[in-house]
Amino acid sequence: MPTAALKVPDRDRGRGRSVGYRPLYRQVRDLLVRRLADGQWQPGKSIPSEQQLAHELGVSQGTVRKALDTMAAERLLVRQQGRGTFVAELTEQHILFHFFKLRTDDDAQLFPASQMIGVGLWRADDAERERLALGDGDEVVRIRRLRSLAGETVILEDIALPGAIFAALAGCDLPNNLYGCYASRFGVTVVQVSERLKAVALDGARAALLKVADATPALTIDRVAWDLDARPVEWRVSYCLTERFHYRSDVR
Amino acid sequence: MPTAALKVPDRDRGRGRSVGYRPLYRQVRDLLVRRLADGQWQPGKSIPSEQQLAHELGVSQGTVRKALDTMAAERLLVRQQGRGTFVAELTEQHILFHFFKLRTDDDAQLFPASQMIGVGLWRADDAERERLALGDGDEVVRIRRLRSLAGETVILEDIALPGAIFAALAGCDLPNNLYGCYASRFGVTVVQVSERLKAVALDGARAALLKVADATPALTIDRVAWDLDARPVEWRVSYCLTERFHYRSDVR
DNA sequence: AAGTGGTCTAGACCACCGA
DNA sequence: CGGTGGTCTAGACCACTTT
Repeated sequence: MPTAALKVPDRDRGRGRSVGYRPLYRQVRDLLVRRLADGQWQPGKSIPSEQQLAHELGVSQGTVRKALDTMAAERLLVRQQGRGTFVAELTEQHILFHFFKLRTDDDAQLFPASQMIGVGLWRADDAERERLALGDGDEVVRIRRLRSLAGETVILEDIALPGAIFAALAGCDLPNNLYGCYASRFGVTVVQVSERLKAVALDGARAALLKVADATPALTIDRVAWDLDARPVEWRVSYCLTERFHYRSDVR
Repeated sequence: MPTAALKVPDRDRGRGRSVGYRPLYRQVRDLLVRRLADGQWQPGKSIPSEQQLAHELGVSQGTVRKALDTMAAERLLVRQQGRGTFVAELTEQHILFHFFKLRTDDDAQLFPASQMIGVGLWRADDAERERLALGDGDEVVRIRRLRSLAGETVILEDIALPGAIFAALAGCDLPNNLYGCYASRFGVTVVQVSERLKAVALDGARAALLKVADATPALTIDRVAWDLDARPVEWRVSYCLTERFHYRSDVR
């Protein structure tokens, strides 16, 4: 039997003090998130049952349940009645529904196709260092690609990744689903993104790549993505033509 | 003592059948949502304690707790340890944080000021009937206003409301916080909005109202809002200048 | 001190899945 | 059928707010 990481005298569990008080289920949750971040539990695989975890950690099943429920709410886990609890996967389907918000104007959600323009390893510029929390002289992998929806080329993407993690990407073919690739090849799970949207007039170079007139209006999506350890792992700026597509945002 | 709405033979509560099975806490939640929608519980006011509700409804406190927790997650209620449970309010603060997503480029969230251009009651056009689920010949209240952030006029808004509910709005002064007004004067609580964003070139008339050049790029936010009963209660299109502001979207 | 919501436990039973 | 997660209960104790 594994060591019982949480088997501590009852009254010490919550530290007994008001400041820094962390409920037991929270401690359990944090411990289990560690297992995800460390790769002890692989995406798509099932994790031990509530009973097993409760016994292993020396807490009640109800406490484990609450920890697992919060993780399911954070979409780190997927629970299936009768089957078990599974580590969430960043499949194309998942990405499509949660991170890719462009739809056709009749509300269809389509898989975007990608056409690579370039990829390489470079010294990070000021903006990249700021967005990715890098230091002086650090390198980034830069990716530029075009994406199309319903056969129409409507997105130009400039992506920057920390070289320290992703340098190996610079010299190889890249899949359409980058987040799935980050997870499977680098153990980096994107769990949160923050986007800033603006309307701009396309400059000549970008308009040419998208084969539209200079100064055509475009929607820019400036996105930073963070992983399980809250590290910024990707900075991406997308230039989108929204004549026949829109960015969907549902609140609540 | 009020009639015990849920005091039914134990085995009938879940209907006993697999199809249409609704957990007890779900039934409690739906019953309590009814009280909100009917105005029995007013925004900002406290509701009875878990113990009281459990006794009144003939279920355990744990079941009431789960119902209240889900409602808090839906942001219909606000729970405060030691104080009680309160009906959520659509205060300016609340709106600002949850429905108004424009920020300055240094990430400050500012209260927008509003300047009314016009308001009136009209027969709904095709687009309005479709967005607001109205019938032939139904009327709408149309509102047009300019809004400014940090002293700069950057938003032009066209709003349409079902006349059947909001006709009284047509002849009076309108507050800056419309959603709060819908709640306090019409008992309409907006709980969900869906937005479609596009980048467009402003037409001459709208550019003139915003005092910018013809064909200036603008971010359009096409929003439909629904109330507690899932009725569409507002259609709003905002034209935003995003030179010094952006639309913020955080996922997860 | 009294009352509220928050945590934790233990146990029973239900719905669902797969073998 | 056994095992999983999901619901429901009852009771104890904790943290927080108000009186």
